Amino acid sequence: MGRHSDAKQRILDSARVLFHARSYSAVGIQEICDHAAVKKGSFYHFFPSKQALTLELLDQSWLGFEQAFISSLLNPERPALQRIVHFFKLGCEMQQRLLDKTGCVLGCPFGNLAMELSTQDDLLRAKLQVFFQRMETVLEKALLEAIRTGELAENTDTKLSAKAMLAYLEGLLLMAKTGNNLQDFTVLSEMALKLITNRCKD
Amino acid sequence: MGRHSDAKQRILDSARVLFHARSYSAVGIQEICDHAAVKKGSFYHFFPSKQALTLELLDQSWLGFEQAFISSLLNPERPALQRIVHFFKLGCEMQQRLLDKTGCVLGCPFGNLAMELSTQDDLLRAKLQVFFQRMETVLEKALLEAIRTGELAENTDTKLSAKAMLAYLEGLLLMAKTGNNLQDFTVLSEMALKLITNRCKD
DNA sequence: CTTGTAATTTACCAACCAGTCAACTATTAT
DNA sequence: ATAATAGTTGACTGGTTGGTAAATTACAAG
Repeated sequence: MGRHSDAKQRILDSARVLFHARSYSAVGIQEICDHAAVKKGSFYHFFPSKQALTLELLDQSWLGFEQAFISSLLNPERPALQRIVHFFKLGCEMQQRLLDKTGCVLGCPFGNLAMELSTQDDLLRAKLQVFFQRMETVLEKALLEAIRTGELAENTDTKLSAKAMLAYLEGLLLMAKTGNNLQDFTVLSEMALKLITNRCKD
Repeated sequence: MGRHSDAKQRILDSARVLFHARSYSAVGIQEICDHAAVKKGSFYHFFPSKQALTLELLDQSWLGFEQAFISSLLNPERPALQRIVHFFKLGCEMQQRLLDKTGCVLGCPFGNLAMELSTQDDLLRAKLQVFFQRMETVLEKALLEAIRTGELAENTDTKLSAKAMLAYLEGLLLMAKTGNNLQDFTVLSEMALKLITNRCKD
């Protein structure tokens, strides 16, 4: 019943792009609506608040991220460790595409929001933390498979190594964003595997 | 001539604390003034804009950071590599202190602003980039001394290793902030030295 | 003690903020 | 055809944003 429309999706898409390019607080609902060619009244027809929009936005973004990045990280055609390097490379290419389009290194859409909002909105913080945990789990899966194939020692601390590599990736993205420059990103990202650690005393 | 006052410093201190606890855009000038017990008119007597305040704030913060952290990183009493580990530990202790005081892991005051503002204010971005470069230089100095003392191989790529370790530190701080939790920080930070790399083919 | 100067105070601005509401329109299922 | 539903619209709220202007106060040097 009633009419149907893609306005809600347009709002979500606009918010994703604008939040990524600038920040959560720097982008107002009016601007999102303008970008989506939607009146503010419609926004509040679909979302009760900016926070609610962002929660939904994040779920969608994660799905897109899963499709674009995680699939390749679990793709069994490549050796597991090489897949992790490839995953970093995919991230670099994505940043390059955004740099070409916008003139700015935009960094990680999750990391950006996590940094900005963690101390200000506990719901959004918790959601972003879950995404990072999922990401760690996926990285750990690759490490576990690397153990199975003999690429890695049995006593590799997969959880810790995954955590370290994710933190390193987020840090690299922050540095690239701050320098508005991707030059070192590739070579630095190839060093991520160095963070793989063994249990107990290394 | 004229009267003297510490209002300017109070404004700087308040802004530093509030920006660190929340974010640049989330903290208004009115709130800074209230926190500093100063009227807004006075604010604009001392600073032409929020950006100008922040530029000055950052210079002061860097001096404080230098005094609290960098000195120990160049202190020749300890072996150079151990100093880097100690530097990470100092950072962790500082985060713990702020967590006790505020209930939140606040992360790096420079990294937070860099993440939020890099795509929005090129002046502030450039300033923060310079701080990161200085930080890399200091880390590199420690690495160079480690080479001199034989702790590290001659062909260590000190620049690249310093970059990697700084990115890793910033990433760790982001993850701790997102989890509002410092539990893994210590053990993860001890892995920073793993990022030390040799030139050419590693 | 006066004069120049720096600091303070108050009132103010237009623009924007997130969010509300009721009226209206288009569509779809019956 | 009609009634229920879903989407659209524009006007509106109270509060806040960064920033301005002018008058006033306090002080320090001559």
